[in-house]
Amino acid sequence: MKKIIAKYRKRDFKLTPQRLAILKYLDGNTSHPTADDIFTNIKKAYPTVSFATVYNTLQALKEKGEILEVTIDYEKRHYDPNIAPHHHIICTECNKISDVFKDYSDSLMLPNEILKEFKTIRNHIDFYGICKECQKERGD
Amino acid sequence: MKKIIAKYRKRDFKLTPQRLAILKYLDGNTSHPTADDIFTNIKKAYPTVSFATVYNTLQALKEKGEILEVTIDYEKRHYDPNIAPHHHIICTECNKISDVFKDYSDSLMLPNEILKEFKTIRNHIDFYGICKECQKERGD
DNA sequence: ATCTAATTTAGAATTATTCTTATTTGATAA
DNA sequence: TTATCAAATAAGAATAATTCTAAATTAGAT
Ligand SMILES: [Mn+2]
Ligand SMILES: [Mn+2]
Ligand SMILES: [Zn+2]
Ligand SMILES: [Zn+2]
Repeated sequence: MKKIIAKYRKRDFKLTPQRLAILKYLDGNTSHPTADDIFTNIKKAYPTVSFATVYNTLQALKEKGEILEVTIDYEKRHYDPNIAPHHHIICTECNKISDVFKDYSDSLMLPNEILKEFKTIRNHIDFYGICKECQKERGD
Repeated sequence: MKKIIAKYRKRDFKLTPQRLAILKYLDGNTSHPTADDIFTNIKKAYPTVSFATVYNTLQALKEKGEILEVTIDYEKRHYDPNIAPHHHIICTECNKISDVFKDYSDSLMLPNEILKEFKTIRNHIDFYGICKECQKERGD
């Protein structure tokens, strides 16, 4: 908490109670929440908080490079406070998104026709699978 | 064209002129168009076509497994008539999406903690880079 | 304590997608 | 060929996520 405050004080980022609640909720969060998830959570402590604040804050954090948008769900945007490069595995039954920490870059040589056309920057893998809970429910 | 008609006649898929226009537009299309792209295009030949028809047709084709949704752009959904497994590379400047035909599955061994939790089904890689045209524009 | 630019808020606006319903039509079979 | 009818179309309303607006509040600097 103190650490979070110190970190953002330096960075032209005014710390309001609402923002602190968002930062606290995101800190170490591996659930890949949506704006609505965040809104619902901080509403408990700040019942008058508005959606605009959540979106504004996410926007600001994104611009500062403190969070990333996860492009997996075309219904809602998900946010990831873990900005270290990593991949995801999504359960096709319950849509849970889990982190995959492994760098595959060395194995991902692109075909020549692509190398001719693109200067590559990075890669992100979406694995799809069925999580343990959903396997149980299906009786696999 | 004849091929398309024959293919869908068999499959409980009524062939209307609008649908044929959509199918024709999608056939072999590697541009990963949005519903709006498709709408704009077929409007030329069918000025009274409605958005609902485009969405209905895409929905039907998706359910038949004839097209895939590309989960890359969180503003609009993109559609891909190429249902063969393949990956994508996206230009971070102009957002062009190109196909990458190469199977990396053998290299993509998941970490053990994930293997314990998930039964894996498939993988999809999003590469990010800068396309030739955009490199030129930036003077790289 | 004062000041000010940044932030918050409520609600309106926007945009992609889905839904509704009356009308039309493709495909089948008489 | 024509009648039939389930399925498809079209226009526009509804929905839902996100963005915008503008007035009021406030964090942090002086
Ligand atoms: Mn993650
Ligand atoms: Mn493709
Ligand atoms: Zn699951
Ligand atoms: Zn480009």
